[in-house]
Amino acid sequence: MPDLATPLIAWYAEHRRDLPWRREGFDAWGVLVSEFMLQQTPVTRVIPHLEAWLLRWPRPSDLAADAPAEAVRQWANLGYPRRAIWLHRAAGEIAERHGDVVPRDVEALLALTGIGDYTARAVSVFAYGDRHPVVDTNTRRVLARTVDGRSQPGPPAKRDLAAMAAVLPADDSAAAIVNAAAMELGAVVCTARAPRCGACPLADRCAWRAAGYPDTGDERRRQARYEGSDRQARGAVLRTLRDAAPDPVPLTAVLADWPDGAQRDRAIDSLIADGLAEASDSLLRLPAHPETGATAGRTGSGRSSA
DNA sequence: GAGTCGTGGCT
DNA sequence: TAGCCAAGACT
Repeated sequence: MPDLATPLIAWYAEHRRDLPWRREGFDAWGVLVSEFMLQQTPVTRVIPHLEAWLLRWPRPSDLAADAPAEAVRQWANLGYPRRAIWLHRAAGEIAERHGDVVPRDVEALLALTGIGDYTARAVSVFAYGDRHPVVDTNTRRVLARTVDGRSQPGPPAKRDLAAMAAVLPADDSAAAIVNAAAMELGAVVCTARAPRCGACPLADRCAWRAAGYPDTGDERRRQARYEGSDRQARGAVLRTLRDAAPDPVPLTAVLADWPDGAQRDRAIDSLIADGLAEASDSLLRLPAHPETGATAGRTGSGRSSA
């Protein structure tokens, strides 16, 4: 295994982008919110939404005190709106279980709603400086090319964490920088399409380059077509509710001209099931009340922090 | 573990 | 232009 850490650290020192969550004093709550927003959403779209969100809700308890409907409205068009519900839920869990302080331990973070292997480690490493492998899609691509000599990574797997752990230096702060640098390199140089190998600090030790840039295929799942999908219908329903809020919308008026009535009804039902909408008295609206009891947290997943 | 889940920019 | 792609997580 070639040394990737040393050239990554040197490259990152010179080329890192100036992003809000890398500013001095950006707190753990800000990092957590940024990571929620960055799940599958490009950096350039996240930045303005992140700043508005943190101005409105500077602490987890501020968000938890508001209705989930307000989180969905503030989320606007960032996409995957279940993240807004999950972030609202996580804020309540942090306020109640952790004294309004974002937890530092990976296990405690994993127990929060909407936080998985990536986000838990990203918060622990980037907000608190602890030493863990942080593996996102960018890092998986960098490792696939430099270490495995492949053009694209395979589907996400647990072994990705071990692969990145093998790259990290022993020092905590240096390890955090290497984690960030691998992600950054994948985001701006070692990109999915048209990588800029001429600007890559790892080119002289890259297995994919040494092999002549072979096309090794792409085992990743392809996204389903969006046009005409249930997802599109859900997006249209939720846009209607956001635009009307705080007023509710008569059920008969929701996507009244949608070409597929059964699909429209599926969309409404699934939004209600996800906690993104509520129906009563033939009206549909954004969720006014936080969930309670069994839906408020994770149980039986085997990942609780107890 | 495979399916599902938004939105918009880029090529 | 139609598809690709984007700091994933949940069921």
